[in-house]
Amino acid sequence: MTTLKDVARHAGVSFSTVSRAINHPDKVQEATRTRIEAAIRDLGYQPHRAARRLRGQGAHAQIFGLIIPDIENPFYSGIVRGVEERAYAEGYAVILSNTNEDADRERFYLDVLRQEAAAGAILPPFGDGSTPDPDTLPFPVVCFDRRPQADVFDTVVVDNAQGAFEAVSHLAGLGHARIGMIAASRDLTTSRERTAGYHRALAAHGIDADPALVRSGDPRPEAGYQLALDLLHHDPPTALFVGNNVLTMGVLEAAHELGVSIPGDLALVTFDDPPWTRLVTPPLTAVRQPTFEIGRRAADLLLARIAEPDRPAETVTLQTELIVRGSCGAPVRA
Amino acid sequence: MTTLKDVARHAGVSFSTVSRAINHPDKVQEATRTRIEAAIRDLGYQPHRAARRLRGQGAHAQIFGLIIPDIENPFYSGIVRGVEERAYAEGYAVILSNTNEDADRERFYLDVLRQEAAAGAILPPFGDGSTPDPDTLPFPVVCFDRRPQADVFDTVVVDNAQGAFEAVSHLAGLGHARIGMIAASRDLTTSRERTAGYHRALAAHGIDADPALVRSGDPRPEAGYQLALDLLHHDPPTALFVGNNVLTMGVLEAAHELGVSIPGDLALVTFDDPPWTRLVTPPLTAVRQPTFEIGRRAADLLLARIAEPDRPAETVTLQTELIVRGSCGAPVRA
DNA sequence: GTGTCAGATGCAAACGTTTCCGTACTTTTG
DNA sequence: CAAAAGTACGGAAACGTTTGCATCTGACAC
Repeated sequence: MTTLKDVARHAGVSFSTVSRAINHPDKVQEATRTRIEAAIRDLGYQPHRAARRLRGQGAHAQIFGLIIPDIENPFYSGIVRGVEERAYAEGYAVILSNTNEDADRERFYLDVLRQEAAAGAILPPFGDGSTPDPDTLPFPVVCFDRRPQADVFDTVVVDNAQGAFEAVSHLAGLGHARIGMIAASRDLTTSRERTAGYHRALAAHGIDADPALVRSGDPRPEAGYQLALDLLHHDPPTALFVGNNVLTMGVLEAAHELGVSIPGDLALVTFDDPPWTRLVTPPLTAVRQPTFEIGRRAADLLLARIAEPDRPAETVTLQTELIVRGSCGAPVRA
Repeated sequence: MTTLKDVARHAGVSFSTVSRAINHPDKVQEATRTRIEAAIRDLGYQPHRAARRLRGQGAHAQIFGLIIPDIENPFYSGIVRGVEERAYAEGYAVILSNTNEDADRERFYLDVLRQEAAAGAILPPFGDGSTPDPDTLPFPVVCFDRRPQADVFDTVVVDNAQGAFEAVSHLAGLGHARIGMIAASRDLTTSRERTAGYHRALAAHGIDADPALVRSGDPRPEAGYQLALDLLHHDPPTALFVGNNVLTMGVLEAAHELGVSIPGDLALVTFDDPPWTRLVTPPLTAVRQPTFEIGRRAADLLLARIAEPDRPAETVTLQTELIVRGSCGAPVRA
């Protein structure tokens, strides 16, 4: 390990001058500084972060914590990339945590982040909008995807209700009157908002909501499969809005198994637009969330708060985009 | 911040005794220890990692670095989960880096890992098998996916040649004689091995290799699309082996666009088995890599090396699995 | 020529740990 | 019962940094 002292000896100054040359370049003479800089290069000196952090009370590591439920869900992996991209541009590294929605794991990772003196964390609140207590956290936190209960957090969300509204309106506009929905668990804020958008769209088109056409369950493919089997088995809807990409995987399997043809027997629109929606037959009409942008903006908010800790909490709401492909049965423009 | 001293005061002992109680529990009397443990709980004390690291020369952070080219590629996200799972079980956190194969980014992340005193890193060598110089790295490195040039690294790979051999043999066994291949760039060790397996299988079935049926390019969907257009346009093969899931996305698009029916006009087998292979029509016959297991084993190797730095370098070779679905035109057992 | 002041640099304390060393006390042994 | 050996604990140094303060140098004004 080469330390400040080595550099100092090599440059013929005291080690505090070297420290100053690094941290307050204007406080040290031009000539001395260049000499020191040369020495630093020669010796390949790199400051010891642990020591630096130990001394400077408030000093934090150039690290963001990013806590996500499932790295294999394309929605989240897009976000990871957005966060990572922005963080890298500012010299930050990202500690990634995969929690499977497990509170213990989240606690573990928050502890690690605290101990490593991370600069901040980016995480989705739990399903019901609950979050770690902001007072016990030694760093700022930015929420995304789900809306936190407390309004003290910077937050990035998409306009779920509007996205769902557009999707279902599109189906209604194609003449469907029996439009079903398969939603994720009702206690996820996102799911609630999407369901609300669904109902609002039905109402806007003068369609009476039929509770028998709405199913909800855990966001796992198996749940989507079961719910779809159940829904399609008896007196099925003619159109279906599915609340996220994971459920859709199961729904497609169920439709295939039941010999339900899409869009002939069932028009389909899904929330989320993972890469494979274009590959299936027919390609899926989807409500695209700007995943990369969500991640990027979350990192932006975190950087802004680090720079200015007392700024008021900000909520960024991004818009979704309805991408019409074949599965809804609409004519697709060429 | 509650420090050792706070705990010491609270428990009525000196702070060195508290330190001992934590690090060498056997060196301190039962009674004292329980008193100290109570104090630790009461005050919610957590050791300051930076300070700890500063003192103990060789002490490293409970952190793994995981460097991957593309988090959105399901192959890699499976690996992330495997590494993360194992790391968590041992109390390690994971710093994730998305490099897009960019050497600068890799350097940046390796610097961060060094500065944060990471316990080790897990990374794929560059395409040609080159790696960071092991002598300059202050921690152990485990390679995966691609085979490193130097044989000093612990490594986890799959038997690419065998996987490709089985895939192509399967096609040959179905009676195909004109079997094409779309491979990733020739300078990736994985691509070379898969291509070798392809040729070995042709030879084993007495089929003359036709260079016109083999194309290679960057592992991006667009490349797969272009290569497939090119290959299928004139005098196409009757069967096709695609070297990875990213290329396959483009190939499917090209086939669709050209009106080539699968498996009728073209039998298809792909390397990699991302979640969507079951969703497309027909579902894809695929050479499954055990991604989660690759990650888990890589973490295993790293843990083993941390525990025993001088053990000889080990290479773990995992087997692939040919999963027969509809796209190869074989009868699928029910 | 002396006194004042600013700028450049060195010295030393402090950050929270771990660990070596010494001391006081307890137990064993002859 | 005294000496030796062992045990439990406290004191202090050290890890590599940052930073407040002291010191030194030289320039400038009187």
